[in-house]
Amino acid sequence: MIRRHPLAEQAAEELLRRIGSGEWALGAKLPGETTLAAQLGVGRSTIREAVRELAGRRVLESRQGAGVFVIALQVAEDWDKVLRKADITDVLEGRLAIETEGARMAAIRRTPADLKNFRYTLADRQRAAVKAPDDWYIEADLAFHRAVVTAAHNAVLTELFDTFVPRIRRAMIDMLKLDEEHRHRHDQAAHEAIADAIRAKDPDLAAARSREHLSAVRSAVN
Amino acid sequence: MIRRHPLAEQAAEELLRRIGSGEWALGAKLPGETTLAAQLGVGRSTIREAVRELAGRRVLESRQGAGVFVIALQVAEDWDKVLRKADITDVLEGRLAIETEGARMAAIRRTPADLKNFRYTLADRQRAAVKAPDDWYIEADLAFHRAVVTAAHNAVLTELFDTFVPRIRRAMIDMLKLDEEHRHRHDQAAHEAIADAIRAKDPDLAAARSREHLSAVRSAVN
DNA sequence: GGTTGTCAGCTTGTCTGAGGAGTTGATACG
DNA sequence: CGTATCAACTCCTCAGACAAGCTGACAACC
Repeated sequence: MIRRHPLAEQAAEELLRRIGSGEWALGAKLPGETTLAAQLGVGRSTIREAVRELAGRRVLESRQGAGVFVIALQVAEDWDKVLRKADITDVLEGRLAIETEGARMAAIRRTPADLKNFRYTLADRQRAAVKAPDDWYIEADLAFHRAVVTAAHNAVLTELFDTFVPRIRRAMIDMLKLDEEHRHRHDQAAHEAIADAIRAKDPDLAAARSREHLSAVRSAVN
Repeated sequence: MIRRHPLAEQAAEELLRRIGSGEWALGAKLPGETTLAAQLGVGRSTIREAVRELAGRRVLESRQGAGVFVIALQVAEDWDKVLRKADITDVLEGRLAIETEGARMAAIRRTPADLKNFRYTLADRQRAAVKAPDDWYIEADLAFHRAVVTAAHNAVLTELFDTFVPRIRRAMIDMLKLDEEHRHRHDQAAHEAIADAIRAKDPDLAAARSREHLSAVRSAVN
């Protein structure tokens, strides 16, 4: 028998398939380990490892003495994977949505500490734009954008931004490789404008500036 | 010894702790099963189950004959958990960001099929608003909002919306329980206005209408 | 009747020993 | 120097044994 995956993983896939097919509903109890082992033609410890794997993925839950139960009908979406597979333009539009709303809320809720953070990250970005290697420049750019979102004081927006960062970073690396001139076009002034609008407590302007800048970024990819 | 969690789970937590502490870097190879078992004072199968659980969580990867390797330094953010724990106002602001941008793009990219979908879901929502039980009404409302985001034809925005849905649904259930009058205030006209703006291919108006409506929803929670 | 206590039979949890299968690096050879 | 072989190491799977926990049935009691 040729195997690309270990038996335990195959068994986990099979269990997942059966759950998806509706054989076991949400909250249902699976047959006992010995029964399952016999059904799938594998040993009991193999079934245990399969169940343990799905428990790690929050699909099954086993309670000693009681049995194994279905606690979710599908695997929670892995956002890293979703973003890796998605079109970069779709990703950038998602980023635009997050940051534009972030800039708007930042203009309302920003604190003195947030403004200080703007000054610091903008100055850093300015320096990196002229002489630092690509990865420094990228990190400095991302740091400013993160400062904006952080100033919105919304944990969900911040978490969303952080989820997008790895994918955006990779896209920026690719862009800089392909286009040496990009750093010059990627204007410092646009970033200053966003920070100014937030400083001035003008939500609509902040959102507009953010939208302008990020639309330009998205367009630059094409 | 009193145990609330099985040994295998405790072992998994311990491995996770050691990875987090930097004992094993990204890509590093863990000691063999027998060594780990001796270190943690448990049996080999217990270690195997712990490793299998972390493999399910995409933190470890075991390759037969080679060893067990660290493939991620931390557990990928579980968005269900993040949203469950977050303030509902933060969640609704995230939703606002997604849907407002969704409405804007929908006004640009909507197809005849999308418009048909609007008509259908709006009519359904109208019916549910007057006589259907709470959960039908909630599903009808969500169906329209999803139709808007879908019309943006952006896979990332759609996936984001779907991630938020369970948390929003629960919040709506709670609101309807607390406030019987809410369904009347939750105006059908606002939804029609969003659909009209998208139909008219007016991105700014669609975004504005969406923002108005969702701001009202967010305010209603307070 | 209704409540409580007991227990048998089920379940998962853990350990051990054995052998199979794949990987890796050292070593001998051409 | 390049290649082939192989031994040692790794994970993979199975089987059997016993511990620990849950559940429902049934008897005892109030």
